[in-house]
Amino acid sequence: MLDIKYIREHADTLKQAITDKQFNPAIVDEVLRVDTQRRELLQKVEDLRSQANKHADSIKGRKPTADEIEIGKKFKQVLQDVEPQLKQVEETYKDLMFQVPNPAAHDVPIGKDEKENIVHKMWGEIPHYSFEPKTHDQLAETLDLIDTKRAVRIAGSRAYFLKNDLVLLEQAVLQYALKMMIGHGFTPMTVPWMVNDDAMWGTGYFPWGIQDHYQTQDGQKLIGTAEVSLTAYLKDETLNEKDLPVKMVGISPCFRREVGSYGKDTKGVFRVHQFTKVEQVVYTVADEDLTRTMHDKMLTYAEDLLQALRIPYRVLLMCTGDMGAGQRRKYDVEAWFPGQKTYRETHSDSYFNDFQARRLNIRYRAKDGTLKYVYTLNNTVAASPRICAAIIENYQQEDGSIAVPEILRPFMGKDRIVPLVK
RNA sequence: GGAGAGGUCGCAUAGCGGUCGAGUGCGGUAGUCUUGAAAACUACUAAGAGCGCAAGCUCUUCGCGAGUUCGAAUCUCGCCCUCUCCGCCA
Repeated sequence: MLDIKYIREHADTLKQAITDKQFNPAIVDEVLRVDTQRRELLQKVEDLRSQANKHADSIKGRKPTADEIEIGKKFKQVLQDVEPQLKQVEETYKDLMFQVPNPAAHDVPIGKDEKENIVHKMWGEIPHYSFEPKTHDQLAETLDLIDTKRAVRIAGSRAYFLKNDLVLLEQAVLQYALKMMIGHGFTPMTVPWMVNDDAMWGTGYFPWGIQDHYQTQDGQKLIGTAEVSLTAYLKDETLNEKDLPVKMVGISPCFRREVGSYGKDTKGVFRVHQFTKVEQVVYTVADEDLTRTMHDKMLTYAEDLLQALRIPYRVLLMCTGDMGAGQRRKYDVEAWFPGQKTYRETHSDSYFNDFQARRLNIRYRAKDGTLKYVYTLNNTVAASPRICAAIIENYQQEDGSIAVPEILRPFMGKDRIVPLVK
């Protein structure tokens, strides 16, 4: 959510920014129209209430006369007519305010879609193989690491079982990621996997992403990322400036309907409805320079993981057309998948300024005594099984086995995944 | 799921139809005193919104919503949440 004052004063720039993000800028005029309407009505109602209050106060401590009761009833009647109007306008207003996207930061490239993202950084050498590298699903098939055929039969599309050493590998990589972030001063958290609508609207997943979320018969939504629970963690609270930054690392299952991706990535476990993710979420003070420093810092944590795994990757700076409604700026990290011979997204690092904090009402008392909204950020550390797919493809050997990345060996207790001997 | 109790200002409490946006204690901030600190004392100590250049004025908020009343933190109803006991259960 944006500050209404900002919208009033920067309507034209905002409309352009929304257009750049490939959202409909008409929302701005709609908001302003309803805002005017709302203020007119509010003025009217407040004036009436003021008069009614004064009248009631003048009766205080004695029996009202029949006339006075009549006058009081008149006020009530008029208010009963106007107040519902105001209430309705205010609801519409709030509804519209929640639909206004956040403009991208000044240095985000303007572009229509993913084709116009910019390569921000490359790391690692793309390895040459003396054999034709396989995809993770082919490797998993031979080594009996993944069973999607049976999973789909019992759980529908994009379901999977992980098996054998891949289960250990997944645990190892999640464990490593979690410990790494704890080492950086992040508070480890497990989180609610089902949340109420407020958390979804508050983080900005709603209204835009309603279709991509599952819900229970009680109306709770299944989180698509721990970002939701963690960002909403201090909803309606006021912190002190000295408490910032708040750094949290969550681990949770993530659920996504993947409605817009029918037929995409159907092989293996690259794109699934249910996965596990270690996620970093940070609140900082309300200073865009500081939040950007943190944004870059959080990117390095994601890079650290891939570097520790020795997986080549590139970092993209996303263009305006490929960002979420609330994001100010976003990096995607894409790991190299030798079997697919391409880079694929494994991490996504964004900052929001106060867009989420306004929706969630998370503020802090600044040193100068004023109240400000915190700025929020989040980034992936490790999302599995996708990261496992990257490991499998990068560590495949000519004989069909998979080497275990050195840093994961202590967690797995072995250095190679080989075919099971029957 | 059944029975009971309760949700008030950062925390703890008072409040039982107008004098309550709300008392008291703790906490916090500033000051007096002190070499400094502690103690004591004094003052201040919510947020959101609208109008206004400003000073300021006004409105809203005592879990949420509806109702009764000239007037609701206080009465009524519904919902949500918390606690205790019972049942069920990893």
